[in-house]
Amino acid sequence: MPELPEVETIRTGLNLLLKGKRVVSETHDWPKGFPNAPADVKRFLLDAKVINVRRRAKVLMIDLSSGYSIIIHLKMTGQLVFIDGKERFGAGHPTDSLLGKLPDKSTRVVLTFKDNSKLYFNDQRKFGWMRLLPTISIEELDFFKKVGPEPLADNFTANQFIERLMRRSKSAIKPVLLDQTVVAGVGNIYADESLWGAKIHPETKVKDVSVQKLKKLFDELQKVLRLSIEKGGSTDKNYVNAKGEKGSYLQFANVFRRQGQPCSRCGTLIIKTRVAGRGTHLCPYCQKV
DNA sequence: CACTTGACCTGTCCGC
DNA sequence: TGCGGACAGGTCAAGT
Repeated sequence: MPELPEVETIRTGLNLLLKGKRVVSETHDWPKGFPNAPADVKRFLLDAKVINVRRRAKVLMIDLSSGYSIIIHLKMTGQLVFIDGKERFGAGHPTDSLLGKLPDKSTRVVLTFKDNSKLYFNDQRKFGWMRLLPTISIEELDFFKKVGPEPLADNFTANQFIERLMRRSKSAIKPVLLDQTVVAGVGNIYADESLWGAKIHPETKVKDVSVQKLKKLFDELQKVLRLSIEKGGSTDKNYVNAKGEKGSYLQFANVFRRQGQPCSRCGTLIIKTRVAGRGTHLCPYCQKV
């Protein structure tokens, strides 16, 4: 569920909360979720300082002073929640309300820092993972070699977007948007939202969409991603930011989880269907094949 | 080779 | 109320 805006929101939070902190211990209950050998953890994680937190596509990278990075994929239900060791934020503060509630049964990994603050990696469904890698070797991973451009990068243009989509011109457009090698960071929510914005049916073949509509799709995709980052992402079920707070983008969503409600443009009831194996929300009047 | 389906998991919700 | 099955949807691997 965490897509680009959610992972970016977590990145911003972690960068503020973790920078300069020194790791003193790491515990995990689940080998697959943190596959590094204990000797490597001791050598490259313990006693290392957090230098920076980065994001590429839906992947987070916590760069350490040891020359290694923790790379993290949250997949569907992963959370990274930071809890300060001593400071109390006051009643009503989300982090304060989490005190004493973590770890819980979804907690897979706990990092403890020198000031006794902790970072909890929770993942109900265990699809996510985190592992240590030399910082300079990250870009050599298959995923990073193949992943497409960042859709919000300054130098990413509508023409590049269209050219990349057209490489799969015979496919339905929604699975192409979801393909991380075409454009990075788009998942089910923002695919449905941007296709509604551009009035494109998700099953339309890319080659059958006019260039004008593809340009519109580029604009709409950037628009929904930016709005969602501004709103702290989308919380459907599990997603929270680094302080345990939910995101509010879904209040502004036009189709996602809005089946049975009137389309905000034309009043036709939004439907939910299945496209390329994914739950797909659309307006049957605005979005025709 | 391009595309589709299944696997990975667990919690929730629906129908009987 | 209990229980089986569908569903949630990111990514990789296997199958068509």
